[in-house]
Amino acid sequence: MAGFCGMNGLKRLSRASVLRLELYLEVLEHFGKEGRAHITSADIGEAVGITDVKVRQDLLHLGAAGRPKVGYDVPRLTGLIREVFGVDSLKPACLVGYGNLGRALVGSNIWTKGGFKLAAIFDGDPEIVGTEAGEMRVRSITELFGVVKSEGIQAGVVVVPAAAAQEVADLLVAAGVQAIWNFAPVKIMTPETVVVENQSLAWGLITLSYRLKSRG
Amino acid sequence: MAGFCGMNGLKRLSRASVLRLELYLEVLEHFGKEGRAHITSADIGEAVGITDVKVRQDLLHLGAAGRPKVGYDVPRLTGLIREVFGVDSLKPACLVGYGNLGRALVGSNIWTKGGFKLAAIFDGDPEIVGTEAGEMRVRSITELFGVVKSEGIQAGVVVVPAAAAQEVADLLVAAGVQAIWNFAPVKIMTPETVVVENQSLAWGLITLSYRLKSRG
DNA sequence: AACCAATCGTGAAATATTACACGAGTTGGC
DNA sequence: GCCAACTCGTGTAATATTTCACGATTGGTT
Repeated sequence: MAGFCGMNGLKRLSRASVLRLELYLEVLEHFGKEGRAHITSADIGEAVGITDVKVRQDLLHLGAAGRPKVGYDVPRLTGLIREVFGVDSLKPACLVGYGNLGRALVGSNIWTKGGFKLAAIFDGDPEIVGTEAGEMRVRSITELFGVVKSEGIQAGVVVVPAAAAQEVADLLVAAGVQAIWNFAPVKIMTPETVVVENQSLAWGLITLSYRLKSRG
Repeated sequence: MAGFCGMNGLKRLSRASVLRLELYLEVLEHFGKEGRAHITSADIGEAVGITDVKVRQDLLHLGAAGRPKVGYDVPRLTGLIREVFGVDSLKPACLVGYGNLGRALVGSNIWTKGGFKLAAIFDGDPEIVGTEAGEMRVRSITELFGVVKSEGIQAGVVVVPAAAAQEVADLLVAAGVQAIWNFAPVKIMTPETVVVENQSLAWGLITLSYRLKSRG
């Protein structure tokens, strides 16, 4: 009764659920690397600081099935969560703005973790255009429209100064991008169909300050 | 009944509340820069995508008072939220690991936003030690213990490879740090009294992938 | 001065989330 | 083969969050 795993008719997950699932995924990948074949809900719960019941409920909503006395199959569960997040297929993405943060992102392993493949890097500064960036070359922002269209790039990461963010976003949208990860500290306007995820590095630090002030 | 504003005995805010308050703060600072003296709950709500009622309730818990027909006083409310987060006083912090991400953080404006003052930068690589970093010099990690102690540094930002994270955290804790912002993708062990905030750049990207997959 | 429109403050209802309790199924040992 | 221990699945209760509805207060206008 608990659901045919194949069907994709999952309920929409709450934001809190998504956040927890991301933590679970990290724990699972860690245990997976260590070669553990099974993991219990209590193990996961302890690792992320919540109760085993909540873990089981979260996993149940996903249609995951654990075996009593054994726990959940690590590779299977990992795969399931990755599928829910859609990070099992690597969608082409591009990054705009090759400053320090851009460099950090390019050199990190977030792309495969997040279900994307970095396909192009753009910058507006002529001194930076042409630079080697990992295994690719930084292209001029004037090429953006054409490259995004021809390569079928689905997502754009905006790592430019606030003043340029809206312009870059417009360009990305015009070229057909479906999702934008915005690091600029401004609200960018886009059509409803485009998914925008804003990111501010300051949030983590503010949270830290708050928790430090009220110890707990 | 609803509380003497002066007293600081605020209820503990939920994680969701804190996240929302951080958004409000950003909106307020934006409006403040534009010179707006007042702002309504509906304005804030629209900017962050929630209802005006929820905004008012959040602000009420903080003890903020708005005036009917006018709204909330922008500088006053900004100050109040900053006070709640404890970002009004700048606490000394240090950063460990001067790679690309470290450089991005050093060059950003998150420090004052987050209520800290970057007081020292450390790295273990002899080639990096001594480098100019903004207005300071990158110090050797061997100096960490002494500098943290003598400068009374309260928080440490860990931007080193996973393998070195625990060691760095231990060093920071031993030197008396009260809070750690950890970018390394490992769970670090610390005494209960130390606040640890984990940050993974991948989370935003995974969330984007999820939202892209299930459009909404 | 009196009215109107806008906006806040807040109690109550609806909804969602989380914690608890316990039955059911599975493994491993004797 | 049977028993005991462990862990999942899930109905129920408790709690928290969000929405709704409405009265109260203020500022402008005639």
